[in-house]
Amino acid sequence: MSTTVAPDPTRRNDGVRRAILSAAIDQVGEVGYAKLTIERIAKSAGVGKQTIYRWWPSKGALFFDAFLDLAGDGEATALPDTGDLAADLKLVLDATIDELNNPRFDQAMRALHTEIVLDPALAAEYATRLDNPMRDIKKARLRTAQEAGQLAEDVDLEVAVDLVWGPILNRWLHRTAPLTSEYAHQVVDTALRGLAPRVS
Amino acid sequence: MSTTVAPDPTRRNDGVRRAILSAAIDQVGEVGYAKLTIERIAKSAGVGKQTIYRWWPSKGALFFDAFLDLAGDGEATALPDTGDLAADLKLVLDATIDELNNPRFDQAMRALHTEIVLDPALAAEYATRLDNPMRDIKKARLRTAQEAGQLAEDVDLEVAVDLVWGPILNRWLHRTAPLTSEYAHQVVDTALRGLAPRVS
Amino acid sequence: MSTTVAPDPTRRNDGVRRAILSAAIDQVGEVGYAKLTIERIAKSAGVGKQTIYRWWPSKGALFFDAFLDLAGDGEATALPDTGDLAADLKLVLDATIDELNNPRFDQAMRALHTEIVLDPALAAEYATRLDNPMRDIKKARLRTAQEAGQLAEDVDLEVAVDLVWGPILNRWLHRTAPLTSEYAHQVVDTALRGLAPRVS
Amino acid sequence: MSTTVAPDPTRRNDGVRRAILSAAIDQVGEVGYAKLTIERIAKSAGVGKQTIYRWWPSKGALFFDAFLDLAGDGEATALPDTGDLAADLKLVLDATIDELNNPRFDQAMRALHTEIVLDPALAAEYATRLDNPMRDIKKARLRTAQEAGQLAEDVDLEVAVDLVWGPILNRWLHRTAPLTSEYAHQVVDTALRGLAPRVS
DNA sequence: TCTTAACCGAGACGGTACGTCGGGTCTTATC
DNA sequence: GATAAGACCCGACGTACCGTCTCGGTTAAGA
Repeated sequence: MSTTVAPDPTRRNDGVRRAILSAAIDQVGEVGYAKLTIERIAKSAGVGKQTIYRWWPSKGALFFDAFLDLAGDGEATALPDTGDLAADLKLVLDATIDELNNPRFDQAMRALHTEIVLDPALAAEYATRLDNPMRDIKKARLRTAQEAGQLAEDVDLEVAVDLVWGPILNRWLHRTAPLTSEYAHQVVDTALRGLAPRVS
Repeated sequence: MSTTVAPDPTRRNDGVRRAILSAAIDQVGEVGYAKLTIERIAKSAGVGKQTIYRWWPSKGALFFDAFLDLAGDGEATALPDTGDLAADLKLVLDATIDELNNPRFDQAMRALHTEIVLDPALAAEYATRLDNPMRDIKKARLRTAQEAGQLAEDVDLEVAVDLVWGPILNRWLHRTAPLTSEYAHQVVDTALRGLAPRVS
Repeated sequence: MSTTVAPDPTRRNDGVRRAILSAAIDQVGEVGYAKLTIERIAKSAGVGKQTIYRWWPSKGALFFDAFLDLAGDGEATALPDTGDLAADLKLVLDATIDELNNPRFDQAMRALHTEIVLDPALAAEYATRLDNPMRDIKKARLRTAQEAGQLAEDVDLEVAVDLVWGPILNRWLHRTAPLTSEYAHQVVDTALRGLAPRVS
Repeated sequence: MSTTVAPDPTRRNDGVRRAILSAAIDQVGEVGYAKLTIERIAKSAGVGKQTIYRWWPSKGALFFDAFLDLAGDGEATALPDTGDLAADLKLVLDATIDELNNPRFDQAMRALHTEIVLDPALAAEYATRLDNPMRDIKKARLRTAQEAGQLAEDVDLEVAVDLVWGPILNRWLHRTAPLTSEYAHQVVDTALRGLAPRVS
């Protein structure tokens, strides 16, 4: 018999919720994820600690929500389609790179990845709510290209997506080298063309 | 000008050092990186906390050293070269996948990535001591292939490495899907051949 | 101007406060003042360390409060007055000696003296809250005696108090010799009569 | 079977011993007894910690020796004797008060008392080496006075000593009020004359 | 309209871990 | 073999946050 009852979502004060989420993002930008504490978020949001614990089970979960809020929870619906696959991919990657190079977004995104890498449950939710929808959109664009004969028929779209976006994400995560538009374009061209020489 | 003086490394007890490093790896495997504390490492290694703080500035730095110790700090010298690039790459990736699917190594590797993603200084050291040497080895193998006409002459080896290893690392980090040998082979084949259809 | 704000005393849990004070006295009796630590008091009281640090700035201040609590913070109001000064003083000193020979009280009292001897601020508070009230009570009894012609008119009561109680306290503090009723009676008789011979 | 052997006192380096003792007194004056540490004494004396632990079992014991060294270990042999007991006592007490009002000596003396009050073993040694010799000297002077008819024949000299010196020591320890020459003289006069009125 | 139940700010509380200080022991190199 | 230096294990320090818990106050149903 538990005395703790799930809070009634209908009574939730949405202004408070938004204040907490945005405070979380703000504070990550200011002190980084390692020094981000519930107490700091509460103080920055002008909120009692208990209000946070009432609605979120952990810092990771709260931050995850905050990130979804920031990222706009699946607002994009389709990738551009001009008929030129390479150009479209480069356009999309350039936009992604801009985002990743925005310090506020960069910090938040890194924090999210930290949580995801260590917590399989969060990783699953991340996949469901953000990654899979995005993958579907990407695959949709590739499928169109495939149908238009711009992609080999036997290419696995899952692998194709990884081939294009994987290198970008990795370079950003590991800071192997500056993440530039040139690099992205090279990745697209190389992926499309393949590493092996043309037979001629 | 700092008042804290670096301890004299010649007086360091190496048995103690090794006990700490291996305790760090052990405990990450047992409780995960989030619950890994200096106090726990100290107790598990049968060592005073101060002894840890004397030689490492942070949990991250200690764990980094522990990982280097585990990974053997650049012991590999070259990738296999049977003349068949695709087969050689698949062989190497299979070994990598085995390693990543080993729970002890998996946990340690994830912990390392967590630290690296958030700490640029550690990322730089990681690049210098582990990633760059490995990249050099990979590029060496690809260069041989290129000279043998198995790789297009105008392919940037840096990009080529990313194209092959990036997808593997990402799938592992994000647990997008199980990391299997089949997937790795697909990645190799697709990267070599390219996404675009052969002109014939 | 300090950034640390004093906690709100109205929110204080008095049960916790009493548990801490009595744990402090208990533990001094068990291990002595030198080995008395905040951590030990906290554990013995079933309390977090922070709760102690929230309300007391130091071990000395805490112990001082604990002693006040034990000593009853000025509960006595007057010395007995049977008209026979010597007898009354002997009665009072006998009671004091009993108290000082009670191990529990002895330990606590010694600890208090240790702090007072080294810390002028605590000494001042001790004077205000315990010593001065007691001196006033003692002086009141002596004044009555003086008015009744049992004390020389020109005797300074401050000095008179010191002459009677000083030797007792010193013998106890320094363990010069066992603190007995006989000694106390001798002190009273000698102080009243004086060292010099009667002129006859 | 113990591997630790008592050090050979004949090999002791006396310069080192004196450096340690004087460093102890110096540091008590600088930071007080509570913050006096073995490490601080060692550093201040330019000595290894082990050298201190080799010769003294505890901070208290070391400090005790240091104090003996400072106080001159029973150098005085007799109190002045001009034939006028009151005047002689006042002279001696004035000198004592000067000493107690000397900050360097005050700090050291307070530290010593702290140790003595809590540690019976040290109290016993203090009695044997410092207090009893001094008491003997005091009693010798009083005995002379007694033989000269300046002290009542039935006065216990032990009590007499306490009556004169007890109040002084207490006022100093507790800082009840400033320790002045006037006070000391009052004590002497009152002790000699007694509190009770002359019968006429 | 008036309870009344929940949210909310605030922050005390029992804990765990932090990073530091010093205790006392032991080892190494020097004299 | 005594010494200076300092690494080592250990225990306590005083602080920061954790997650839980009351405490008033306010706010929005429902009787």
